[in-house]
Amino acid sequence: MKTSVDPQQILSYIQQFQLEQLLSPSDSLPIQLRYYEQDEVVLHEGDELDGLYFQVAGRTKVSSSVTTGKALLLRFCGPLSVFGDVELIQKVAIQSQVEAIEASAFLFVNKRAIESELRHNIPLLHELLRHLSYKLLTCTTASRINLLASVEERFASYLLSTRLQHPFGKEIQTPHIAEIASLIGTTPRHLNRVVTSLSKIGVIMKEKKKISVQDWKKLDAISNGLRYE
Amino acid sequence: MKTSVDPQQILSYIQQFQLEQLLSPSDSLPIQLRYYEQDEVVLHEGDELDGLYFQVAGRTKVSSSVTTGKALLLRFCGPLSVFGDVELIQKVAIQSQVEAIEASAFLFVNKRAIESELRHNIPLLHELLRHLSYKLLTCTTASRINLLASVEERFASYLLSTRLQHPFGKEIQTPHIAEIASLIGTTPRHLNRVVTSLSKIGVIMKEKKKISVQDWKKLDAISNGLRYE
DNA sequence: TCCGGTTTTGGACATCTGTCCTTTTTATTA
DNA sequence: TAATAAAAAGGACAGATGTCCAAAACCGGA
Repeated sequence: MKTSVDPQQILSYIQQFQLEQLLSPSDSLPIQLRYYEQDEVVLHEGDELDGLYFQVAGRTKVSSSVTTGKALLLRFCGPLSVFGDVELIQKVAIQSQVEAIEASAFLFVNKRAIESELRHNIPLLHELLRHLSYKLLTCTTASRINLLASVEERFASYLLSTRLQHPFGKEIQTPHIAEIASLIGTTPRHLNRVVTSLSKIGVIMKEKKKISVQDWKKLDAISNGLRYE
Repeated sequence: MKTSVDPQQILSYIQQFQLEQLLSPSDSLPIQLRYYEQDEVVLHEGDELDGLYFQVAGRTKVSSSVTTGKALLLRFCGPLSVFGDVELIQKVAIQSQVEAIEASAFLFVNKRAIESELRHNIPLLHELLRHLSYKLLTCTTASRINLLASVEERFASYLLSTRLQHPFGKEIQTPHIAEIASLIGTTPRHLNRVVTSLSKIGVIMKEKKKISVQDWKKLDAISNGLRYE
């Protein structure tokens, strides 16, 4: 992770996302720019939160793990997303791991400053309400569907969610089959079965360490509309 | 549903939950008291929201349905809970059904008034943030666990969640086995199997239309700590 | 009390998914 | 290149869960 306080850069991002009303750098509201490389972890589950993060570039993956060590994919995020809001308000340890899946940038405000800001900054309060309610909306949907969706549907959804990073049916860099498996809440063994079966019907193709989608349309049908984003 | 605007009553509830800072009745902030009987539906999924509800008495059940017609239990709520927040902020139709499972009372503020209030009422904004982030926290947890929990665990959790209404191992008024089944995301057939098996090991007892819990401790062990509240 | 409709119960079977391992393939290093 | 370690593939089986359906129990009204 690299940080910067270059006012030029920061202002540019603030303007790009029209955050002028809620985040104007000042002595009492120090704003930092944080850069993370691909695969770098932004927030570690269980750590104490240091402040609020506004994702302004890149793409991130949010997951949550359980005692057994398994992790469950919660969502993919792009700009503009907010991280740390729940932890900040509920004063609890970081609940979900946030990981950059491509080089990403965040506007960062430390905890003390943001808490003080929340006492009077109404536009900021509104923005947090919007993000929180959006997350709750999608989490509720996911929760509901997860309980009813088969592994096949969840895998199809996973592939569809990663499509943006791999335009034009470009092969997906498979991060250890085992990792995908735990992300969608199943075992490598069973995911393997699903991969095989989807290959047989020509929806995907697997070669060596790659999986390429042959038929996005069918995949979409299989997913039944479930999306992780 | 019955409504009342008795200032006495309203003030009494406001004081009881220390809402003086965020809800003081006035011409611009009309507050209504709404009473619902047991089993009455407070919010219908899909309807347009009319305002914000603060539950001040009773007990409610929140569920969400899917296209197939199945419903999934999201949570049980008691005072002080807020309903309509997500819909108000995201400007979407009602997402989850809210049903009174015992006689319940709510402080109600209509949409127009609450929207105007949100433009300047900071304590109210803070309160909503607290409720939303709490809901997101528990929804995330539930989502995670649901994906890993068996029907048996989910059923045990359901029974534990209903315990409060039925102190001392009093029998639980079974609302159609089919309803419980859909609430915990399974089929009546399978729930039936689980009921039979839990009966065999003496954790519960079923007679006619009732199910009575014989051994809360074992039930708790079976649930693995998962709670719908 | 009897009847028709609803609910509950449960049999039979198929499918999904997990567990445990072994084999095969791939990657790494001497 | 060969040896070895790591990852993927997959066989075999068991348990969980869904589907379909029929039998039994229950319930309200004539």
